[in-house]
Amino acid sequence: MLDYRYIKENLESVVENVKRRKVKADPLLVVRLYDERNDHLHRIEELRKKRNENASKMKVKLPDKERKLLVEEGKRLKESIATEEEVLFEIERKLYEEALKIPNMTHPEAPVGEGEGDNVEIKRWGEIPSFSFKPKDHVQIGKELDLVDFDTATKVSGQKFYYLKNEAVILELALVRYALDILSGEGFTVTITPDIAKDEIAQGIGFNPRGEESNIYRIEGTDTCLVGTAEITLGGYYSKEILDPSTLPIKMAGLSHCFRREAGAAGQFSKGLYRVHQFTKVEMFIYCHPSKSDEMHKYLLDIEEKVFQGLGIAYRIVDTCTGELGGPAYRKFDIEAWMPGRGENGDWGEVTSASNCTDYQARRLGVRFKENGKRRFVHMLNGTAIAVSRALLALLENYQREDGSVGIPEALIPYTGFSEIGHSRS
RNA sequence: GGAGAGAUGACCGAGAGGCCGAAGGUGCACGCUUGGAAAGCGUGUGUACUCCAACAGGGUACCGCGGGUUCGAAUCCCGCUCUCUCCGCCA
Repeated sequence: MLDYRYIKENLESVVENVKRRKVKADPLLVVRLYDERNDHLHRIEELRKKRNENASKMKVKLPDKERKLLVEEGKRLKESIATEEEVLFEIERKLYEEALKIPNMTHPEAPVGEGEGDNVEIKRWGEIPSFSFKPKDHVQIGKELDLVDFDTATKVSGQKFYYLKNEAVILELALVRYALDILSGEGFTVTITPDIAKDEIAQGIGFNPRGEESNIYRIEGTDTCLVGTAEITLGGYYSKEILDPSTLPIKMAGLSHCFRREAGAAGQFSKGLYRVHQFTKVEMFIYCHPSKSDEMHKYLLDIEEKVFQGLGIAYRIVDTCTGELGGPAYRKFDIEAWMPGRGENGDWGEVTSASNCTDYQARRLGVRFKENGKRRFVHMLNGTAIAVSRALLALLENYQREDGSVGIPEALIPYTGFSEIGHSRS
């Protein structure tokens, strides 16, 4: 969330930003509630001051009559404090609720725009493969090679679930190892995180577990939810802590399952493994000094490129436009890999995303560091190292061969132990 | 899951309704002392919000968290969380 005072002092640019990001939020209302809250708070503080003064007069022995008067006065003060406090709590609740709706500010270089079409492609890498035959999509490949079983998963778990089978299982593990090794090499602390997190942490990261259109599965009878990404558990790692600035940047990687409700998401462009309720992902997370977050953002993107270059899959990088940015992001770069089976003749499909969330998450989660005696919020960034289901999809579609087999990129063979997936399986 | 013990400032540790934002110690900072260091001595040392021109001064809140009792709560009552020990159960 943004700082209340920041909103008040920069109202014009906050309003403009909300408009650009196509978010339903009302900064004016927030400022009004903030002022109202402060007025009430002052009034209450005055009353408390009187109460404290009144009480200290009774520290000494007093004649009964005098004491009785003071007690009466104290009772009166107590009552007015209680009524004022009730009003205050209601205002604060509303203020918080409204403030949560206000998105992060936006990087001055982020493209301004409404929708996907306004995202700006800033780089392309690799050759889009050309096939001497009509390439299949991964659903068909997965079925023919007995690698992915959607039908049984639908019976057992519901729509948009899948069983990985045979080489696809090894491939998932290989992709995970491949990514983790790269990250270890980059000095990241690798972790396997819990797949469940408290609602308050998820909310601090910017997910709303309770909203009607929430993408998050909540766990009945608890204040917890299934994580939609390890960003939640990695971002929560240092919540409410004051970090030693000499430890920054802190670079962490987390392997977790990701659970998403994806209500209403359907259709040609989200079929198969592209949009599922559960997948495995290695996520990168960085806590850094505010002056370093732009640099760290580029760094995350570099690693993501390295991962996909190693896999030999053509991709492009997209600078996400204002209308498409999620609430916490100050700026976001996506990598879209070429997916030959997507749409009629192949298409780009998002495989990673790297966001600089500046202090937006840190403020709610209370992640700070001390500098010159002052406490400041760190900047927090996250990026996908490998989202297995989509990487797997891209791999199957890009490395398919005319005879129906699928090749394995050089970089993965040490992890898979096989160099192709064919029809014959012993 | 059951039983018991506990949760106080950077840390250790007093506290038992008003004199407690909190003794004492350690640590840390500054100063004195010293040829230099150690020791010793002195002073200072939480956070958030807020008033104010103010890094001067004031106010409010904070003794795990949330409620309650009271004119007044770190201190009493209730609920919760966490930690430790023992038992149970397991991968």
